Parts: sequence; structure tokens; C-alpha cells
Amino acid sequence: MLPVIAAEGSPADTEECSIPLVREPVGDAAASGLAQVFRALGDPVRLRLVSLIGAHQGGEACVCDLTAAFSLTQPTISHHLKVLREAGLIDSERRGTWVYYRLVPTALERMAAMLSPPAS
Amino acid sequence: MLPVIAAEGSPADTEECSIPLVREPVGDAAASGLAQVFRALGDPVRLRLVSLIGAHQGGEACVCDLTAAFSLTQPTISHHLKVLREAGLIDSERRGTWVYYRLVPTALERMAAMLSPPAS
DNA sequence: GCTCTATCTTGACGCCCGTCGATGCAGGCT
DNA sequence: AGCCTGCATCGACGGGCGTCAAGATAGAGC
Repeated sequence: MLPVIAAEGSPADTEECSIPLVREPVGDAAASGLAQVFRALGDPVRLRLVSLIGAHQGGEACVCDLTAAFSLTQPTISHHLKVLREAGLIDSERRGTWVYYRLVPTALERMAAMLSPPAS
Repeated sequence: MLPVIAAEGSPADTEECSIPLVREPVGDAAASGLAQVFRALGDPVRLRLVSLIGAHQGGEACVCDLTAAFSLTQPTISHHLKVLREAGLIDSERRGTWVYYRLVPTALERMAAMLSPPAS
């Protein structure tokens, strides 16, 4: 249940995962954690979910909005949201009847930094 | 039919995929192409392969070097390299007996740009 | 030519993943 | 109370993916 991308202060994480991927060989432990996040993005539906949430008014969207954008059942969308949440890419908050999903910017930024070339 | 973003049937790569993911909703065609690349990175072995190739002397490595870094059979490594090559993340060149693999920097940079926040 | 080495391909196996219908649960309404 | 709506979970099905052993292919050298 713990997000792979540490929310705050996971020391091992900052050492292994915050350097660019191609600077030095990544260990298998770090590779497994990183791969989970990339795998979460490795589905067209989840990619569009992230995009929809990020582009939505106020930076958040409720499940009903998201479900309406696909020709998939609501349990399927809920499953994909769970995968993204467990990868640390999004988080959710319940307000009254609706549950709102929001991106975790630091998670996306860290993945971007991982793919960026070391310096040049 | 749906006026998402993209007209189908054109290589959506170059145009569609260069906008940050969270700026505006991504169409299904672009999402499928993007998801293929993310899925290619969504395996610990392939992630370590990319890391090993990028960190290797001269920016390239032959299969024998890569195979030695894992406790997997050579056909399995060859399979993973094929997945990465079909995703456009690496390319290969045969020199004599050995096949050398090299990263495609623009591919990694584009994925990084996709994950970067629009403005801030 | 033949042989050896390095690499790719094929076929098969098991498991994981995406999807669904059905059900459960929480909160708002009357 | 009762009901209805939004969302999560469960169980199951089918297809895809990672892995392997075995065979095929390419190049170097004799």
C-alpha cells in the first residue's frame, strides 16, 4: 500500500532514485520500484486518466467525470485509479458524495528528472 | 469520430507527443503510442538495461556485457532489448561478431518533457 | 568448405493484468 | 427509518507478458 515514490523523507529513495537513469547503473531494488511507476503509466487508459486529471479545472477531477470520458465500466476506471495511486502518481480526497483525484507533481517531476540526461 | 485531439491514421508521434501530458487531455492514439514506451520501461530488467547501456563506456554496450549483468538467459535479454528497440528507446549496430546497443537520447528527452509540468 | 562463437528467433509454459458483472459501503436526500 | 447515488472491492474470465530450452542465423577464422 505504500507508494513507491516516497511522499517525504525516504532516505534510500533519494539516494538511488533521484539520479538520472543513465548516469550510473541502477540497482535491482531501485529498478523494481521505478519499474512499478513506469508500468503504471504504461497503459493508454491510465495515461489518459493522468492527462485528464492534470488538465481538469482546478487540477482535480471526480470519478464520475473520468468515467464519462471512457467507454469502460466504472469498476475498471476505479481499478486504474488504484494502480496510479499505489504508484504514488495521484492521490484522492473524499468531499461529500464525490471522490476527487489530484496529481502528485513531485512524483511526475522525479520521473522526468530520471529520464533527463545527466548534465549536458 | 470523437473530436479528441488527434486525427487517426497519421503518425501521431511527432506532433501529439510533444505536449506535456498534463497540459491538455491526450487522445487515445497518442496515448497508445506513449503507453508503449512507458510499458517498455515498466520492467526492472529493461530499466537496468537502459541504465547499463547509458552508463557504459562510450555510451554503448554489446549483448555479452549486458547478459553478464543478469542471472537470466541470453534469449531473455535479447527479448528485452527487442522491446526497448521497438519502443524507440535504443538502437543497435552490428560490428563484426558483436552487436552494440546505444540509447536514443531524443526518445528519453521527449518522455522527460512529457512528464514535466507545463509552465512552472 | 567447416567450425566455433555471438546473437536472434521460435514454441511453449505459467503467471500477471485488464476487463467485466455483482456486491458492498458511505453519504446525502426525503 | 428508507432509498438512492457515487465509488470501491470481489471473483472470474481471457489475453498478453516474462522466461526458458532448442533451433536458426551471421560473422570470424582455420
